[in-house]
Amino acid sequence: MELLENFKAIEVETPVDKIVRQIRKLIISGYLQPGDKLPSERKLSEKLGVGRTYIRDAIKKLEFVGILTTLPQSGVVVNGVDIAAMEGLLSNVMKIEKPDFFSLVETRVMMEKFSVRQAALRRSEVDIAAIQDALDQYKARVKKDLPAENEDFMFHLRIAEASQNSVIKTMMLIILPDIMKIYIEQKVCDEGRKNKRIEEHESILKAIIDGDGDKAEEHMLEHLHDVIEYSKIKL
Amino acid sequence: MELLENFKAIEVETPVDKIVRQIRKLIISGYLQPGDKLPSERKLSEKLGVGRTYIRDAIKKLEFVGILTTLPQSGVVVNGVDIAAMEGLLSNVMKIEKPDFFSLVETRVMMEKFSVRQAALRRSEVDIAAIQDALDQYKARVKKDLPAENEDFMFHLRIAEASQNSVIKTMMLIILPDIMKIYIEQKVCDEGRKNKRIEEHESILKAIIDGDGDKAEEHMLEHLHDVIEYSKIKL
DNA sequence: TTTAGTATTTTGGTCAACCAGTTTTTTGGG
DNA sequence: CCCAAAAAACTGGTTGACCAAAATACTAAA
Repeated sequence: MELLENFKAIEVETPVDKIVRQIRKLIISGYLQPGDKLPSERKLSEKLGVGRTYIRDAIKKLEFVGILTTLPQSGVVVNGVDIAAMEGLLSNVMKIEKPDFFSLVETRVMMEKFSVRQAALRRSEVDIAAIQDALDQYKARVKKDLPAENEDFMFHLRIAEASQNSVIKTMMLIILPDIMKIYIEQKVCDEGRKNKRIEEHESILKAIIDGDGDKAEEHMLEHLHDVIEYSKIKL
Repeated sequence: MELLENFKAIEVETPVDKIVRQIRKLIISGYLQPGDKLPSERKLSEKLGVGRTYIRDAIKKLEFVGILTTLPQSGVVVNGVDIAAMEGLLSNVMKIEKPDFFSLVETRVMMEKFSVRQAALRRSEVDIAAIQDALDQYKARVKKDLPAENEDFMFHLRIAEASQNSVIKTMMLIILPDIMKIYIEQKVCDEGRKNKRIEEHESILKAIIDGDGDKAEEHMLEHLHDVIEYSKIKL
């Protein structure tokens, strides 16, 4: 054992990270709502007593993970947690080798199976209400014949939340937008099956409420059946 | 349907993204090896005919995903794909809510089960050789009583590669370092069980070579047993 | 009073110069 | 010839000034 082994790496929080933390705090606390504009870079730099470069770097970091979006010559806005916000995060992380659609779907199925089973076993009343709410919004959009990808997305995300596994939730958040994007581009979803999809969502929710993990997984697989088949064709 | 609906968003590749792509190309092509130093920011900016700011931004992006590391006043080096390179990526992405260890392990078990089963069914001869190689390096380190976390990490990563699912591989790449970090800090791995771990690794590899998905999954669960138990205690 | 046009201010984007460490080269004493 | 110390060159870090586009305030005509 060398002497050097006794020294631990000193945690240095860079100025940028401090700023990142402050901005996040403002968002989490609700002081900054989705859609709000951040104060200008100059104002922030003056207020926080640091150079504008640090502010810009902090914004870039938050933009990279999808929390902020900068509009040139206009301002920086706070994103909501929806498809647009997270789109491409996986692509960013996976720049080296672009994900193929089959891998994407295969991974999704694995996660959804796990996620819905745990949700059935662990869900709280609040979770159920949140899923129900997402389902209602989805149904409302479909009835009006409006695009409902975002609402569909939220339904599955709420289930992941109900699984009480924060990592699974984050991974779903990363992977789902990339899949949805392909759905929309290639029109995988058959227009005529909208009502069938609603029924499937309802079956899944019912199984979760009943606490029936097996049933929940079964219904989820049924729900994902079309996508699985489609990904096999593309392969 | 409004008129505006007919217009698609125009894909604009920013100067920064172009530079990112070029640097990645140099790394993928093998011209830049792990450990190599990048040309200086000034040289790059001159060569590519863009301002140094763009170069710096591109480097920051690649640094964020763990491909590069900048040494202040010295240079920028290319990272290898190992723990140090990827450490904290998940933490970066998940800044909003820090992952708890239990979720981390639970997710890992789900992915490893899937990964090892697919590896057993889909592995090529090259994959087997790569896994065998990783195992040999692991054994060599253990025999010399050196820390072998990195080699352990590579063994599991090679299995994920053999599953032929690029998304799973990336997710393992994201999640494993965060788990390993906790292992090392808290000394989860019992020193005395090193030989047992080698045997387990060997069993897993054998099942993969035999193409026996059930056996492979079984051995993997056995291998992860200690960690699962530990994460329950911490809970 | 409304509104179209204009001037001003504010915004993020970009650049070039300078700073403080690191690395390499040069140098001079042994 | 060797090698330590000084000097030069080079590195990423930081700053402030300037740019063009966007947002705002203002003005004058209808």
